[in-house]
Amino acid sequence: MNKMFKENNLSKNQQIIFDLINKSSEPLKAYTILFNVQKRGIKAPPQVYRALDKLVQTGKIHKIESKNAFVACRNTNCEMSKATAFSICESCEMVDEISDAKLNKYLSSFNDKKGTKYKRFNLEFFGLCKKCK
Amino acid sequence: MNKMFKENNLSKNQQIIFDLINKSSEPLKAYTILFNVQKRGIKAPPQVYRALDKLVQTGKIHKIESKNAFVACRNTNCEMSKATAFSICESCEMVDEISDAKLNKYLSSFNDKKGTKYKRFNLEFFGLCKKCK
DNA sequence: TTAAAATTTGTTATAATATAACACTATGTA
DNA sequence: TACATAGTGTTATATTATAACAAATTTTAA
Repeated sequence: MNKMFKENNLSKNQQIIFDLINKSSEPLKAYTILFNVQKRGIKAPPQVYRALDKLVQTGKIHKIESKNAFVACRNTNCEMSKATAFSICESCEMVDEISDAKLNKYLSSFNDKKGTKYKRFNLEFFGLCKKCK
Repeated sequence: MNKMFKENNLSKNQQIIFDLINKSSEPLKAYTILFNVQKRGIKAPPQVYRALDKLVQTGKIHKIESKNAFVACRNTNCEMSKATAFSICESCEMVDEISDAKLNKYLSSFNDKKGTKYKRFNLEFFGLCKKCK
């Protein structure tokens, strides 16, 4: 394929898996993904995990650590996931990515008492979403 | 045992496992814990996970979600883990609990754009600790 | 104090999540 | 071209976590 017209840099498996996550309204787990892409030729866990790793690295998706599940990035096309924040409903399991410039700025410039600056953070808020409240 | 003189409310297995985590300088994983307490009679994973669950619920320990590992709470004896923040070294894997009143207040009162308030959060910062820098 | 309720324990089996290792193919770059 | 880098396919296995059930212990409160 001519490089000039390449619209993105995802490989075949990465694209299949990204599409699935991107059209999902909820976080997807690795083995749910595997089950759903088997018809497209992806047969084994390492294929899924490798694509997930790459997509996380490049900021296309994020891992919700408390759920071992993955969501598509809804922010400005982050090139890297250096600053992530999520709203997680404890009842229906819904997850929303929070993009709040002030919060982001506050945390990105946070120094702990030892003066350490960090290069990355992940924040997960838990509560009840509107529907469940 | 006379209730009046009970110093805490941990059961036998909970105490064994808390002691191990509490004296550790690094986060411990469930199966590392299991291995280390087998000499004390705890033989199977469910015994470990049940104690861990209870200790997390009561705020005696915290789970580092990005590492599937557990650390003792170093804050004011939190009764519940509603607001947790950690500093994680990406090189040596060291984890420190951050207790910063301002940060805590800022996040505890955070409202997202939909006006949702949360009842709990967990924040993990990643970088290099002093030693590794 | 005693019976019911709630919690904790012990146990076996198994589910769910994730990676190692190796051979091979495709793509990008000099 | 030919070399390096990234991606694929595959089998096997490691790691993390829970289900389910029976029994013992502790707490509660009548």
